[in-house]
Formats: sequence, C-alpha cells, structure tokens
Amino acid sequence: MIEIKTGEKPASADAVVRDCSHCTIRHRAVCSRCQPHELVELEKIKSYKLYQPGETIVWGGEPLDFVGTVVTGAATLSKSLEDGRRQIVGLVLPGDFIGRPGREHAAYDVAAVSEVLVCRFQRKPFEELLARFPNLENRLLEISLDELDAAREWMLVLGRKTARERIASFLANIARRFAALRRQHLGQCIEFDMPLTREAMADFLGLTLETVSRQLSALRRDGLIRIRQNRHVVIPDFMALLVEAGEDSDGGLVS
Amino acid sequence: MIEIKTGEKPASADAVVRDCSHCTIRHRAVCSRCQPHELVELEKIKSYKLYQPGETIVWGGEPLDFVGTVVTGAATLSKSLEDGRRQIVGLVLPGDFIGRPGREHAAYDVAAVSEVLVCRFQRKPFEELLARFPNLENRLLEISLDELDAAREWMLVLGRKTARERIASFLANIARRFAALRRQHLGQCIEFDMPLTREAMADFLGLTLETVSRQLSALRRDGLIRIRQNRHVVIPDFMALLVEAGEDSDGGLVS
DNA sequence: CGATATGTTGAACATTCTCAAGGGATGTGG
DNA sequence: CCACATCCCTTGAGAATGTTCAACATATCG
Repeated sequence: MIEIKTGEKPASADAVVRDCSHCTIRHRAVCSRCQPHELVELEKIKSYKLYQPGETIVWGGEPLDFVGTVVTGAATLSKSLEDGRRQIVGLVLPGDFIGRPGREHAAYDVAAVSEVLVCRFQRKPFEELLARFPNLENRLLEISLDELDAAREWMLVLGRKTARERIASFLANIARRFAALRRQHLGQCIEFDMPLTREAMADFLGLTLETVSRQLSALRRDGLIRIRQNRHVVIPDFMALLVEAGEDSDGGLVS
Repeated sequence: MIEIKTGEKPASADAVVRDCSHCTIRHRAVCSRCQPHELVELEKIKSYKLYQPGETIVWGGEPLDFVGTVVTGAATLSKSLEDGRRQIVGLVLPGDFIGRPGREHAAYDVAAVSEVLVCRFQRKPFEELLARFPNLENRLLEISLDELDAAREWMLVLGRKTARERIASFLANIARRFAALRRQHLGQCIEFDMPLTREAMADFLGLTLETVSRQLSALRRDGLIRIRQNRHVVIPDFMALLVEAGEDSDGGLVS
C-alpha cells in the first residue's frame, strides 16, 4: 500500500521528490494529464519549498509570484475581518493546488498547519504554459470546478447546519479525503490524525473553540467517534456519522 | 446609457436577441473572447428559452443536457437538506454562466426568481467546442475562479458575520453587481429592485425571514437604506453601508 | 373588492457565545 | 528524571444573538 505523508515529517524532504516521474501525488495534481514533453517544460520552472508548522505560505493581499501543488502536509486557506474574526475557507491536502493564475495578488492567507512541502511554479511562465498546453488548462478548470462545488457545499454547512451537524460534517469530510489519499474504503472503520487545533476547527466551522470542544465530547459520549490524545480520531461507523451530519444516506460512498 | 433588463419583462423576449452580434451581455459571458468564426459554431448549438418567475430551470441531482448564460432576469442556485432547510449558494444575474461542462448531473437547483431568458448550449457539443476553442475554455476558467472567490467570500459572511453585517454585505453585493451591469459608479446614490423575497434573502444569508425583516427595518431606521414598496432599495451612502458590512473601507471601489 | 402572497413586529425560548477556571500533554532546563 | 512552563483542550455558568410561534399589516392580483 502506498504510504502518503500528511501530518508526519517526510524523511529527508528534499529527497522525497526530485523529478515528476516519482511524484506521489501527480495522479491528482494539476499536471496529472501532462505528457512527458510537457512535464519537461514544467520542471524547468519548478522548485520545491518546505514550510514549517505555523508558517505562512501566502499572505492574503500581497503580490504572489508562484502557484503550485502541496506534496505533503496540510495547510489552511483563510480570510479575516479587520477585527480579527477569521474564516477558514479551505483545507489544502496533498495534491491540492495553491494560487490563482492570472492574478497578481493573493486572495487568501495560506498557512502550514503541519510541515508542508510545496511543488512551486513561477507564476508568469506557468501562465504561458497554461496557454500552450490544453492538458494543463483542462485539469486546472476541473480542479477549480471541484473546489467551487466544495465551497458551495460548505456554504450549506455554515448557513444551515447546527453545531453538532457541522462537527459531524467536518469529520466526515476529513475522513473522506484521507481515505481517498490512502486509497481506503469508507465502509470500514477509519482513523486519522486531525490536522487542525480546536481553534482552527472552530474557524473552519464558524463556531467558537469551546463549542467545538463540547460537541466533540458529545459525539464521543454518544459513541460516534473515539478520540485519543486529543488529535487521533477513530470513526467506527462512517454511515452513522453521516446521519449526524444531516447528509443523504448514500452521500458518502458514491463518486 | 445602455439599459439592461434585470427584473422587468423583456419586451418581446424572442426578439431581444437573435444573433450574438446584438447580444447585450456578450462582453461578460463565457463567449466574450470568441472570434466571429467561433461564434458561428456556437450559434449552431444555441437556443433561447424563457422561464417564468418561480419556475425551476435545473433540478439538482437530475441529468442536465445543457449549459448556458442568463441574458435577462435573475435566478438562484441552491442546495437543500432532506428536512427542507435550504441554502442559496449563488445569485445568477445577466451574463452569468449556468451548468458544469463535463458533469452529467446538476449539482444544484437553479430557479428563476423573475422572468429569465437563458441562452442555452447543448452540453455535449459545447464540451467539444471547449476543447477546440482555447478562447472559450480560458474565459470559462476565469469565470469559475471568480465564482470560487465569491463563494469563499460568502463563506466568511456565513461563518463569521452578525445578522446586521450579513444584510449589509448582501445589499452591498447586489448594489455592486447591478451597478456593474448598468455601468454605474458606486460613489453616487444607487438604487435597485431587490430580486429576492425576504424568505429567499434569509436562505441566502443563513438567517430566518423574521431576522431579515427586523434587520432591514433597523438599517432603515438608522438611515443607511430606504425601502419603497418592500422591494425597491435606495442606498444613499454606499461607503456607510460597507462599514456596517464590516468590510475594508476601500473594498467597494477597487477592482 | 376580496383573497392570497409577502412582510412586519412582539414575546418567549434555545442555541451558541463569552468569560472564567482548571486539566492534561509536551518539551525544556536543572 | 523531575519540576516547571506553555500550549492546547475541557467544562461550567451566565449572557446574548437569533429562532420560533403568533398576530397583524401591507402588497399584489384576480
């Protein structure tokens, strides 16, 4: 089974990936449909950078001269109001794309929550390749439409779900994404290390960290989840969790 | 000044648009960058359809065999939970795109809130043109990224803003979009007919219709807006409204 | 003009937030 | 190896924002 690092330290980060042919997440990345000769062009404008937990990868509003793909680790996309209220608008996991071609300034803050390895492309040359390689633009369009669907799904969570439903929806989402990365099935018992603190979960869910903590405790009491050492989450019955999330009964296994 | 119909009945709908050269919203639409010979190809797979207020344009989950652009009128994109709770995830105004190329089934409900004229393309042939015309795919990517930004902006509203701030944000949003359609400036006093009922506003804002009504009354009492006949809104001082929305002081006029 | 839709306002209630105190894990230096 | 500090998390009590239920008002449309 292919082991994909998400929270753990990649053993010698620089050595993990050198060229695209050994890349662990290329099947999901923006370059997944590129031909060998196209990859050669991409590699010319590519560089890897490792970010430490807590480090800011992109400052919202600042000029951004690269785009790229997260290879290992987890990062958050967030927006804030002037008085400090923060909303996390996306969780970036391995294979996910960062940055917006065609835009000078970043629209969001991007922050590493664990150690994060990013495969970065200089933005301007990348935009030229986008125009030249339909395979690249195709895939970026698909990725963007998927993220749009995910964002709108989350609007339903933020606008209409209760605190308990939000927590359950969030856990189910994370479980789905980790299962996809590990190529696991969701029918069985699934477990993972929660990449976010309670405070970050609250900022994702539009709640306070106290409410997050209370609802997690409630789900634990009700036997829907188990928690070890605050961060390790076990979901014994995924379908039962989906019911708590207020989702379609079959929404978890299709697609 | 160019008059663009949004809420009003288009005088003889079928006659308004015949060929793309007279289209009122082509500068904003998915086809805005197409060359004349590309428009010829698009016109072959194009047809217009008029929807009545309240009519469903697309049923979420059902097969969808067209995509297209709204020419006149306003429609909502929404998702619902099984128990009936509803969240509007987008407001579709003239020039906006409907549907997702490459997907068999619709992800959201689309419903006309006023009389809506849609310029429809058969989905399969449209996808072929997408692959052949970079100008078309380019523009669709840009549109999708803009909608993604808008969706994430709205996540901040739903997750972190108070009822009063949500209403102010919503009014400011609508004002901005109508001003853009009419090519008006936002510095001056702006007015428009609210396309949504109080209930639909509530479904957009993640509130109840009573809270919407109360907060609108409060904004009216505070002199930030004027309302005539329930639907006609006047914003005498756009910047003051932005302050109530909790946004950057300069966020309204740039871009 | 009456009927139905839509919108407003009030009062009681509920969920979530705020403020506060304390518990547990992890890491560092003595 | 232990004491201590820090960070993260949990739990409680009171407060507040928004919801629910209800009555009434105002448009709109036949």
